[in-house]
Amino acid sequence: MAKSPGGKACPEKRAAGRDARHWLLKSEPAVFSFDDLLAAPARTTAWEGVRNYQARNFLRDDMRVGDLVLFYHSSAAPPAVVGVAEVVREAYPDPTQFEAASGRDAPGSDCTAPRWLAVDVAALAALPEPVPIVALKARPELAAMAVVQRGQRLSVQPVTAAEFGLVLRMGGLDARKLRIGHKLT
DNA sequence: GCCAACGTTGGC
DNA sequence: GCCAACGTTGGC
Repeated sequence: MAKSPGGKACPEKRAAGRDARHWLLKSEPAVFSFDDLLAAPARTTAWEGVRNYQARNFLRDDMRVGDLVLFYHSSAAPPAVVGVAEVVREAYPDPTQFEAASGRDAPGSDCTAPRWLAVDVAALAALPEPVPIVALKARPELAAMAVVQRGQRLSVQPVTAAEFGLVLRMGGLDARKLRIGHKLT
């Protein structure tokens, strides 16, 4: 929140949709799991390879440092929310779009106008009890979550604070004990 | 701009 | 492995 010369707070671009400070990110554990994130240097990884415009727009327009992330394992047995992470770097050009070897290169993109973006996320804590999708679907309070919608494939999804808090409680984690900005050691 | 074909996602 | 749902592609 920037200050005007008079010291009054300016809304900036946060005015629109700025209560969406919680997210769900999907990852196939066979490709990159929450344990992989915990084992990564500084428990941090580049969230790259996103090749969907709606997901890209969320990364670019709405994700901010300090936003909280539910880490979801898709194509897993069972599919489940398994951990909590934090956004630690805002959108920047996804390097894999220029790397043929990445398998995610995007010929239509050039480095003067990158089409695809990445953010960095850091692990905060694993859920003591992973919350499987069947448990999410069983809670009426979570019926609006994108992840429980039939046919929803978006890999970057906004989540409300209430949904986020409930999923954490279901996973046995007290949201108040998350030390945001101070990665657990 | 329409829309059929195709590829991918992802739960089951 | 099945298949529904969705996004993208490309002919016209």
